[in-house]
Order: sequence, then structure tokens, then C-alpha cells
Amino acid sequence: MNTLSYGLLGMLARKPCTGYELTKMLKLFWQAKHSQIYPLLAMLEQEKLVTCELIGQTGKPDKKLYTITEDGAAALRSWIDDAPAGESIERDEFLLKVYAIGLVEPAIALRLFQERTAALLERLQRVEAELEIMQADPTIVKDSTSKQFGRYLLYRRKVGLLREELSWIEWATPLINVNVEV
Amino acid sequence: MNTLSYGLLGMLARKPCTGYELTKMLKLFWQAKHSQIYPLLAMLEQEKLVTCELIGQTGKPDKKLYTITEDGAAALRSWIDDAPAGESIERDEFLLKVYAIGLVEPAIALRLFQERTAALLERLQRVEAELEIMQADPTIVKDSTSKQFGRYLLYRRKVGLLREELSWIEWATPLINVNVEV
DNA sequence: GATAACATGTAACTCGTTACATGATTCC
DNA sequence: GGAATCATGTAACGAGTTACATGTTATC
Repeated sequence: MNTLSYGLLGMLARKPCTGYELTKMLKLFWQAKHSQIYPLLAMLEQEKLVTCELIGQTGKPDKKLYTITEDGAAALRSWIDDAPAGESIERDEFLLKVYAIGLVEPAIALRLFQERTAALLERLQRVEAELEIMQADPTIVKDSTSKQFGRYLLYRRKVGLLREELSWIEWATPLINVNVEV
Repeated sequence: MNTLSYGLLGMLARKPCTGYELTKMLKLFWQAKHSQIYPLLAMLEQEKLVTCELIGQTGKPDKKLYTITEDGAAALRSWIDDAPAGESIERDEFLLKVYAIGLVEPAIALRLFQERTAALLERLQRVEAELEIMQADPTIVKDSTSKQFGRYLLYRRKVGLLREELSWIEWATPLINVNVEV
């Protein structure tokens, strides 16, 4: 049982999902490709931490709906309670490029920031749209024992961090122009 | 040449370093253990993107000081210019735990946030201390073509993001108490 | 007497990505 | 006609971690 396995259990605790759905949902908090997720789901099923139901569809491929079991929920809870805080990992190519930004021409530096801004704005839009849906439901926002509550907190966090990075870029951009503008 | 290799070149573009120093410096922007870094440095030397000087020390182990070459700087520049924006990776166990926070007792949830706060404050202190050193030197802060400039930007970014997450926790904490306080 | 900092390296392993494989439907 | 979405799976590879290996000095 690695960290990702518990992550999958956590998502399934909110609602039953297919591997395909989990892959997309997870993207915001823990990147993993489907090739990693499908085998883990099979393992969780073998360990009886989840059950699987095959759902035939017409016009679309059949799918497998996974549901967390009582054992699974117990394992998840004890992981949250007991596991020591694993360190967080961040690997962002953009940051490595910024580190050496003094070496490249200002035009290149500015393009780098512009591209980042575009990507951040796109993500921000998606996250804010999802947040608005959640905020329309008062039980999600107010009941800290709701199954949806943690997800709501995380979306709020994401919005804050995205906005913070955007305002950092706004601050940094004119600093790069300085030597060029004369 | 993978992303980490370019990251190492970027750090070496600022100043010559040993593998040991690089491991520590990199930690803030791209986690990597020394066991991954030492072999890459050997490879960069073979490719003549860096040179290596053996420095004997008394009382401490000998060390190897790596310096970026003209070829190395050129490779680094063209990577920054041309390489398409690689996606950023974040893997944070804490986030997965928060996702399922509705399942655990409020006391556990609060402890989770408290531990996170402590870790964030510690990191914030280190980053702010380093920032103050940089801000004492006006050339670093004002000259966007300085070798130090990118690093300065990144430390500013880090401070902003750490503070943002701290204020998110301050906002979230009372929401968890709600059901308990009655 | 134990731990931390300094300093480098290799081997075995797990984790994660890329590519291969299949196949219908909808939108441009 | 081509791309995107839905949907699952495996194999080969590359990236990253853990553990092993060595040795001094300074601090608690």
C-alpha cells in the first residue's frame, strides 16, 4: 500500500468511481496516469478494500465502478490518523527555468511568464467553476463531516495558490522590463 | 539529458558548486537525493557541459567543485528558449488526507492542520532569512540580468505561496470546530 | 557516547511515464 | 477525414528512493 493507493481510497470514500474518473479527479492533487491507477485498483479489490461492479454501456465502452468497503474506510482512517506526515514533492520545470532567467534575453523571459500566466488562468477558471457548484450547496460548505467537505477545502486552497502565483508574476514582470525600456 | 540535468546546469550557472551543495539548494524547487545527483554530474562532465576540480580538505572529506562550461551555458539557454513547458508535478500526502478529512474525528483533523502549520512556519522562516540576505544587495534585486536574479524571484514566490497556505489554514480551522464547540 | 554536518559514491528496488492495443461515438 | 471523449489494460523503460559503504570533526 503506497500513498497513491490511499489517495484512491480517499476519492472513493466520497463516491464510487471508475478508474477513468479517478484519473481525472486526482490530477489536481496528485498526478498519476491511468496505467498506474488501473493495476492499483485491481490490487485494492484483491485486498477487499474496494468492491467492483461491471457496468455494461451502449455506445460507450463498458466500465468498472469501484466502491470502498468498510475495511477500506477503516484502512483509510487509520492512515490519516497514524501515518507520519510524508514530505510533499514539487517538480516544476518552470521554476528551474526561472532560476536561470538572468541568462536569457528579456524577450524570452517575458514569454516564459506570459505562457505561465495563460496556463494559470486556464486552471483557475476550471477550479473556480467547480467551486461555485460546491458553494451552491450549503451542506458541503458548512458541515465539516460531510464527505464533500475536504474536497471543498482543497479547491479553496487551490484558488488561493493560483491567484497568489498570478500576482507574483504581475509583480515580477515589470522588473524584467527595466533594462529594456530605456 | 532530463529535466533535472538542466536544473543542475541552472544552479551551476549561478556559481560553481559541489554535488553536496546542489542537493541542498535544489530542495526548494526540485526534490532529488544525492544518489541521483552524483551520477548526473559525472554524466554532465563527460558531455563537457561542466568541468570538475578536485579540492582536498583537511578535517573534512575532499570535495569536487563543478563549474559550468560555455557549452553547458549554451545548452541551458537553448533549453529555456525552446523546450515546451513541461507540466508541473505536485505530490503532497497532506492534500490526499485533507480530501478525506470528513471521515476522521475533528480532533485528528485539527492536529493535521497544526502539524502542517508548524512545518510551513519553519520553511517560511528559512526562506525569509535567505531573502533578507539577498535584499541587502541592490544589484541582485534590481538587475534582471544578474546571475542571482532568478533565484531572488523564486524566493519571493515561495514566501508568497507559504503565506497563502498559512492563511488558508487559518480560514479552514474554525470551520472544523463548528460541530464540536456546541 | 550519540548525533549532526561534511562529502561522495553504488546497487537494488519501487514509482511513474511512454508506448502499444482496442473500439464506438460525437463534434469540427 | 481527424480529433476528442469515453473506457480499460499491459510491457518496457526511465526517474527517483532506500539502503549500503566510508570516514573525520564538532557539538550536546
